[in-house]
Amino acid sequence: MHVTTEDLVGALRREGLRITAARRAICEVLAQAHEEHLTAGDIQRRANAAGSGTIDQSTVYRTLDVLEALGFLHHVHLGHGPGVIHLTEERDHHHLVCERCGSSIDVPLQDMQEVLAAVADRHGFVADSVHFALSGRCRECAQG
Amino acid sequence: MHVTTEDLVGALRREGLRITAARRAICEVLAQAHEEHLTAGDIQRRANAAGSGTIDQSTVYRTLDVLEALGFLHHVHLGHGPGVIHLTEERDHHHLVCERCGSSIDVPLQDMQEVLAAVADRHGFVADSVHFALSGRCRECAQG
DNA sequence: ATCGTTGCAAAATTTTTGCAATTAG
DNA sequence: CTAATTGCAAAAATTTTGCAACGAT
Repeated sequence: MHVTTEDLVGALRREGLRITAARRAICEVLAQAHEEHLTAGDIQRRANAAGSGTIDQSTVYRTLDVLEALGFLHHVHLGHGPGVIHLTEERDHHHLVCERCGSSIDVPLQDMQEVLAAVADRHGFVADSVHFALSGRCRECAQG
Repeated sequence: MHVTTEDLVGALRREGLRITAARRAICEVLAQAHEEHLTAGDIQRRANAAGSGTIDQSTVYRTLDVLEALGFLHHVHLGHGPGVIHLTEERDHHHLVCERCGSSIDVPLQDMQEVLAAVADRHGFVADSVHFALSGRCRECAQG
């Protein structure tokens, strides 16, 4: 099941944080984003389009910071340009971004973990984060 | 053997590009950097410290662009903050950056390629780039 | 003598911060 | 009430761009 607005809002409440209209609107956008790769700007635009509000970018960033600290999301850099926000789902994933056509492939973290175990063995490094994408060539572009 | 100033300057010349004092100074800094992770700002500072010049940041970025296009270097994002420049060496490497202590481990690309072949098999994705680091926990921090 | 290149200044882009006013609890 | 939160405006941080002057070939 996906993370819902109430999951997020509830978590904020449980932390003793205040539930403001801005925070609720941002949580709603996030809950509805599912697999989308939203930037902070996207989130701001959607939150403001939904409500009547004039939620500021700084409020968006601050709210995202809180939710990231609580482990509900992380931001990923898929390439140049703004970072994108990702809800932490049960089946989290890594991103493979094609440096030629820009397409991005989601790889279940499990797959990567498996694959990266070899690195861990050699270097004791646990690649537990999805903060950065892996860049390279997708199937189509690799043939060109 | 390492890339030398003359390798870089020679390549520029061969491309019909002009060899200016700024470009030569930047090439010298790069050639001397070896394994260091220099930012554009570092490069500018060193180039200016070496010569008498007032090489502008824009000149640094433009020169780096040229050298990157020629395949002599690439820029890598190890985390937040400025990208770092890497000369393309024979034995290129990936970076594993610890998201806790910030240390970064160089992994021979060969090792990674081997490891990433599994991903390629599954997704047809060729991770031929070292543009982004892999983030996670280093041996010490993984134990904490 | 060209025209590629530079330095300067300014813009663009993304994210962060200080602060007074607002508001949830 | 009162401390957390917001919106605003400005700064910070990194990279890019327009343009007139300069200089490598």
